[in-house]
Amino acid sequence: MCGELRLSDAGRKAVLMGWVGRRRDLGSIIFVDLRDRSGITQVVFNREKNPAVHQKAEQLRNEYVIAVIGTVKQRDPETINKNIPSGEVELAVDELRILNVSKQPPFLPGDAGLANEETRLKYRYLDLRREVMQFNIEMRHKVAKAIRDYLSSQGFFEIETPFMTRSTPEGARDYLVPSRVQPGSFYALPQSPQLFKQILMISGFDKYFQIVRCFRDEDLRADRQPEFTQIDLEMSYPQPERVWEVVEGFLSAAFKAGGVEINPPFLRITYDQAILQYGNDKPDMRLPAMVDVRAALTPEELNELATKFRIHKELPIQLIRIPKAGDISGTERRTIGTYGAYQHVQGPSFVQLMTDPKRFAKDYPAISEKILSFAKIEPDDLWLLAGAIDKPESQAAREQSVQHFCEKCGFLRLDLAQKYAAKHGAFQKRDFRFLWVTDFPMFEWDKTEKRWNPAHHPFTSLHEEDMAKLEANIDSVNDPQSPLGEIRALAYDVVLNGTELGSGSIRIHRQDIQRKIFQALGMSEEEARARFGFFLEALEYGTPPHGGIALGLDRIVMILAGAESLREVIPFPKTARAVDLMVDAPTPVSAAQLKELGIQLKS
RNA sequence: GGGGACGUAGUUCAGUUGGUUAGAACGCUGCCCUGUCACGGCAGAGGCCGCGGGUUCGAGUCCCGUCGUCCCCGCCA
Repeated sequence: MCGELRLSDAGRKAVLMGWVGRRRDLGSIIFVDLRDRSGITQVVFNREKNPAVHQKAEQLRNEYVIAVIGTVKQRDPETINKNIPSGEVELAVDELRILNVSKQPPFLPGDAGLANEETRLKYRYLDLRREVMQFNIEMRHKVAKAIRDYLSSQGFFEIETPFMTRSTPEGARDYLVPSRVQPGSFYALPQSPQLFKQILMISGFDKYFQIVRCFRDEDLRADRQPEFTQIDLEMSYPQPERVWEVVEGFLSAAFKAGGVEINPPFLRITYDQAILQYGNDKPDMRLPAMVDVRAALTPEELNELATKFRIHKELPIQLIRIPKAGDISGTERRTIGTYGAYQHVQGPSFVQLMTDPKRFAKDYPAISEKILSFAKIEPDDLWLLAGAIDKPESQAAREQSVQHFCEKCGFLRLDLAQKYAAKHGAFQKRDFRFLWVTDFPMFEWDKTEKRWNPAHHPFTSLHEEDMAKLEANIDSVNDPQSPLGEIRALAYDVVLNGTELGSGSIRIHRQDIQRKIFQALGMSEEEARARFGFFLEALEYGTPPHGGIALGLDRIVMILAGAESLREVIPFPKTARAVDLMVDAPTPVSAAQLKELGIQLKS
């Protein structure tokens, strides 16, 4: 292929086929960079040696597809191109065939600058000819293959599950597919194969995996597409640790395929720790944790601060540290608190920032010194303190606000880290910090619907020790103060550099417990039967304990490829408004099609 | 649903306080060139300034609306 000729091939005849990249016409001699997915080789048309072929070569233009036959020649030492792997040789062409011509493309695959994304997506086939995209798509293939090979070697079967199915228990909106044969009824595209993989456990395929497309009709982000690919797996009889081990194994294989060695086991922290130390359930471990500085202070000092700044002593006083941010101007120091943090976490602002560290150090030299040594602050670090504004609240509301407050601090930590990224240099793309976040809460409070909802999905097991709490509060689905919020699930996330790669849990395999969960969620027997009847019935026929996880393949490849968006690693992605600009989808359909489906549109 | 950025030649961009003929680079076309590799030189073509309205003697520039792309919040376990 075009990128593969080397010095050792010199003297051999070769046939190359590919696209015309750059063309350098010097009159009697024409150089063409011939390109395919393997790279480029310089081919030479020489009027003196072959006038007919040279004349034909004058017609060549960008992106023409050609075949050339010729002799591989060693280049003279002074004409070697060190920038390309095939640079020591070139092909002296004896025969040229123009296999196809090309219109002038809106942009060239070899262009130094990038066309805007709208153009790239419309002409995706041209965009995909670019070296980076070829690299990313190849990387994706290698990663997927490594994962398949690894899981196969561990005894997992890859088993397919339906795309046309019914609504699954995840919380996102479904994509619906109308049925012609059953007018008025709809399939749902799976948000994940959750129930099918659990059924497979019940069926005795005790190690399952699938690299599978999932569909969620929610708003897009740089790291969210409406259809995305999951590495979905499930196994029978596992402790969470066993699932983690499998994931660490296939991620090692995947990253190795991407040229990166990683070292399991990954760090593990609980959800509560993550919130306290990072204000985030998917912390980026390349940045330092926040430090609750209360432990460094005497009660008197704590009182002094609490009074002076009107902050809670019972809530953390978080020190946020941005390493090496160095000296910043007074204006900058004073305006730090106005960054995005306030829009991130809804609700009344109750974060009191001691935003001007210099001033703080001046006003409270003793306290400041204690705190700085306690949090191991270096001289050129930027730091600031944040406390929760003291407002009279009930104890329960205060509990809630620990999380709320820490999340707000966490956003501020990230905003600042982003702002000073150039200074601290912590966001190294090749610095891979994996992390397990464990013991997620079982339920979370839904403010809109004023009820507790499953934080993961309703088939997630809970910690055995928390069973009593469940039973004691089984009828409190509408009570925001209910201890339901304290129940921990056997649910875990795997996180890499601030991105959630995947999420999983040990499932409920006992019907009695499943019934309690539905009850706690305020779901009647009939309701549960209507939604998940087939599954509940299956649970009754000897269900083994089981659990699993699903990881986003696109996100893994994105991070490995150093890309900023999923669109760089998905061949045919959609825009932020879920449109495919190349094929122009979605589109209206004909009246006849709608009629056949028994669907009428509101005008 | 909300906030922000952007939209000018095929492409990437510049365009001052509103001022008469809208520029550059790359790409494209033609000619010249035997060692280029981001080849070079000369000449040339190429514009619904996203779209619609308004203000004004005059709008790429100001205002309103609209469409599109991107980022974020909400949302997405």
